[in-house]
Amino acid sequence: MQNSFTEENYLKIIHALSGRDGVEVTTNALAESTSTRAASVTDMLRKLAEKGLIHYKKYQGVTLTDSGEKVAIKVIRKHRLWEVFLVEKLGFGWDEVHDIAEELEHIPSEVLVEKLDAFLGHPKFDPHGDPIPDAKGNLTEPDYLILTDVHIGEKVLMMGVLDHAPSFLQHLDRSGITLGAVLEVQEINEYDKSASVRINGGPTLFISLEVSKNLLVQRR
Amino acid sequence: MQNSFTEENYLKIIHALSGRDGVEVTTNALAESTSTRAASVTDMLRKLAEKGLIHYKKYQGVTLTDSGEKVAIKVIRKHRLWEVFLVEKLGFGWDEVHDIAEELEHIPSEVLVEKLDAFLGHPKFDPHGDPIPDAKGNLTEPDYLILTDVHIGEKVLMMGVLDHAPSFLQHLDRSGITLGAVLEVQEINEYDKSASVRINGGPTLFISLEVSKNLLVQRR
DNA sequence: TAAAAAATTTAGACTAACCTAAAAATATAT
DNA sequence: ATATATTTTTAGGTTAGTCTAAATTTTTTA
Repeated sequence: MQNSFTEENYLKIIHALSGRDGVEVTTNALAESTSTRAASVTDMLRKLAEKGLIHYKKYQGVTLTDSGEKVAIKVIRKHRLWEVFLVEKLGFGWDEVHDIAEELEHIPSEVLVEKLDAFLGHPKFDPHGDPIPDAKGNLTEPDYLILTDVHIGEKVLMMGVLDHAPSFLQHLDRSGITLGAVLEVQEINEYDKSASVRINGGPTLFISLEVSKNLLVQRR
Repeated sequence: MQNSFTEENYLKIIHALSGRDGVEVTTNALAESTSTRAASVTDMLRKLAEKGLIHYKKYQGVTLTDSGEKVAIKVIRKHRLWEVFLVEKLGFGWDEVHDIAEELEHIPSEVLVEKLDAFLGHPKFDPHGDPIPDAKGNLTEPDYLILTDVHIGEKVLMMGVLDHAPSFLQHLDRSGITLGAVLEVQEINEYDKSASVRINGGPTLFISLEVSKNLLVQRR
């Protein structure tokens, strides 16, 4: 049986909200994320539970079943592959691709996804540094640090972002912070936790805590 | 205002069925093409007429308004560009792309279409030889001949197909008849109008009337 | 040209996905 | 631990796009 556009979105969002530890997702959180009302979420949860895609006990929140997880990961795979296509092949900025990929991710053809994957050279990460699940549905989250966890004097590699908002990504563009950039934390302001960070051995930038909290990095 | 997936499909089909002379399309023809019942078509026609996308008088069939034509041509442009992408970039066969393009054609981003067009090198024809409307919405149907109109002894270029069914396209593949092939009509059987056709100066093939009627060709 | 046939529309109903308002269950705080 | 607040579900309703059956209009045919 085929899942609808809307069902796929719910599964994808439940996956995102339940995190790697598979914690229960609340009705209100889903209402927020889907921009619908809690009552509508309840309706959909009943339906997804009937289809065996989620574990759902009234008032107790939901988690994905194995079969729901499979569907969610397929959607995520498609989303991230299309984002690579849009950035690498069509020349979109990383701040422009989310909404379009949100549509493309629901195009239902297995062979399309696999041919796209091959065309793109089997990329492992999307333009925001998020890992792309493989064709078998394996998704391994690399354990990056958040820039706030980096000590003064350390040099780290910029590997991804937590916030995907265009405004945030554009801010990074203006700062010259791209994936793969080398960030050297030079100073951390005790008062507001803002940091001085040297980018690629070049200019030094002041980075607010708000920004630091959304940068995923890796020790070299 | 945004047109729905379904509305776009109706407009595209009305465009196709009303031909280049803009003849009225009947309710039953639309029911057939959309795989719905006539009553459902009537409902949709009322809606499209209210939106100013079609000219509709009860019992009199429909034609597209200028604004409906614009929408239809945009959808056709997207459909054909995506088909080029699927064949040229992803390596699909021309018999495999129709259904996938049917989904992709409804992805709603102007800039996506224009970037895709540029990426593909502004192609003028899709993998079946159908002309691709330009960004301004100009669609010029080249006036090809049908192979049945070609006289014995003439050499023509294979330029397109009328039937897009996978089974027909696969039959052409097996016969070595591809876009751009040179077809030389050697004989026409009086009885059943089947023809002997030499392909690219090589092997000679027997082609049934059913096939001839669906081959678009051009004198050299 | 009137009767029969075919095409089209109307009437009334269904499903998916949403809504609001009210009821019920759970969580929080005094 | 009970009252209050919050969260979630239920009840009943809406819209888009579909359906069947019946009514109406147009076309065909005798």
